[in-house]
Amino acid sequence: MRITKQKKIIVSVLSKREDHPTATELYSEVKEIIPKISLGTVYRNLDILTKKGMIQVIDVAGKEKRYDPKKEKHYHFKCLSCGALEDIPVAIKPPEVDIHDAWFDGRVVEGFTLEMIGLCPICATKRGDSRDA
Amino acid sequence: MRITKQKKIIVSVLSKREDHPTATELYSEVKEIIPKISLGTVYRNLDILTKKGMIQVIDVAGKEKRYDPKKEKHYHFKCLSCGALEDIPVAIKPPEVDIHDAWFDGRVVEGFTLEMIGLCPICATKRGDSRDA
DNA sequence: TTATATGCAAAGTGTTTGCATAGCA
DNA sequence: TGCTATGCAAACACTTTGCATATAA
Repeated sequence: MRITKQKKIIVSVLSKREDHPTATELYSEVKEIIPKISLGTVYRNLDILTKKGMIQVIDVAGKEKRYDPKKEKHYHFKCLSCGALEDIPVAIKPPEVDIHDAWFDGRVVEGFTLEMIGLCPICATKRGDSRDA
Repeated sequence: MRITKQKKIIVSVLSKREDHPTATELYSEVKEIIPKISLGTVYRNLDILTKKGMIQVIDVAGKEKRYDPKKEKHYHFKCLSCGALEDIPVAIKPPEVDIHDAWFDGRVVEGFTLEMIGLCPICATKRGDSRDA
């Protein structure tokens, strides 16, 4: 992997954010620094950086992917109303399942994908009646 | 909601399946019964039926949506190699989290999305070396 | 009868890719 | 120097939508 100006700026922009931007959001911001950068390059680099373990993708069901500068595993809270995705800073005890149950024979269990859903503070105060899911 | 021939056939075809077909797969099968049906109608009806709670959508991250004739909540096992999605017939103890933690103040917690991931029996016997994620 | 649902095709959205050129190592 | 990465635009996969017509109630 070549360390290009594009990669450096993408990582730097992503790392400075507290939230989890989409490729397009990142693109807009990076474009202010490298005006000629293309969306394709952003996607390509995001993909490479993810595979190298330098960032994480959050594959939000039914929505655009979002990117996370953190390398450590952690869970997210997704707002059903506005789609915001936040890191959960509280400990979660993972689900328990008896993988020795006969049904699992022949299967390789790698783990779980887990996401907490609800309403973020902003949408919750709007009484949650604007929720679209 | 009008009970049209299209809706009846879609539900009937979906209910007869053991797996979780995509809209396109359902479309091909329904087309054998109603040759002139359009993909748009299939998508529209799948959406309506889901909102009515008559079927469920499984919003697979990064992949096409899949549909499930079951109405009850249950979890799925997703194969990282071939993408197959199966119902897990084994009890899973949901994750535990202290929603009284200060971080949750102002948020409305509705629950979790949870998916078990790994390799299905077929891909596991291929030694898992074809896995693409 | 009449408003909702359909078929068709076009448009949308998010993401990937082919290719000639630019630029890192 | 040589090969990977870039910019650009076209292609993609999946899903949604506008519109005139058909049809359930």
